[in-house]
Amino acid sequence: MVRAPCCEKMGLKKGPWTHQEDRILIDYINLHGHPNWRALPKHAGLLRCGKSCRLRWINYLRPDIKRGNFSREEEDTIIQLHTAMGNRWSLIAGRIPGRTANDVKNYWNTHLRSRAKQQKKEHQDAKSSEDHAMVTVIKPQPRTFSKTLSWFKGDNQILETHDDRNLIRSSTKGVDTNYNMSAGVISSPIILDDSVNEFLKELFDEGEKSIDGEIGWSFDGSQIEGEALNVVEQEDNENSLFEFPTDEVIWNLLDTEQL
DNA sequence: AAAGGATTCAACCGCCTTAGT
DNA sequence: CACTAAGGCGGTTGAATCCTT
Repeated sequence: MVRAPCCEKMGLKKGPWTHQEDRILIDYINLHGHPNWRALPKHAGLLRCGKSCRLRWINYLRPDIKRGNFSREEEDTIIQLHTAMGNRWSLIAGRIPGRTANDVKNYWNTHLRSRAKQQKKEHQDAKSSEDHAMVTVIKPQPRTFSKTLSWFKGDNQILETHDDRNLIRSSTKGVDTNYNMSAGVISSPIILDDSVNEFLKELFDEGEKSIDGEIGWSFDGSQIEGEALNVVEQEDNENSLFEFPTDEVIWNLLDTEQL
């Protein structure tokens, strides 16, 4: 079944917003808030779809939006967070007051991507000149597990861990499950970059482990609490397979560290 | 001054998730 | 549990602007 379009496009305006439209949207939201984006344009008298109004408000009209160039601090924050999280722009933007996900994404694509790449290369060069001994690293690959495995069944089933370093916890579709990531069991050992850990530690307080959806991090130097497990879950009808997207996070960290 | 290539960023698109029924 | 509506997100586009020749 083909899903109906999110809004009726016929007769609705697209393209750049005029000052008058902005004014109407701002006034309406200041007066009524935005409990229902889809109904908003009709009530406000705008010939726009709800999504367009939402985007305009979130990315441009909100009073707390910061304009102007990104500071060096903001740049560094973006680069560090991107190293840890990948293209999770809304999460990254959430840690940078006044910046929107769209801003961060655009800024990354136009300014930071190349800089991050260059920094990474410099880091790698410095590292390789320090270390004469060759270290072979077997990169962790995504693993596929069947939900029919005994350890996956049931609520709040927690695996014994051989090594707390390698415990990853996530909540998947209401099932709070810990996945043992010990080297011999599921995946390669997680090696955390201390600088990344320290940096993230400052950005996420304890309470945030349970907010932002189920997204959270642990910084006791021994655990990653994975938001990522929910990201790439793949299911098929018969086998209910899924992959461990945590490997992506781990891989990013390993890659940064260039062991 | 003009042409055209490069860059920027607002806006759109389509997919995914969540909440409600 | 299935279905639908709505919100939210990341990827992409294209017009406007800037820069170089």
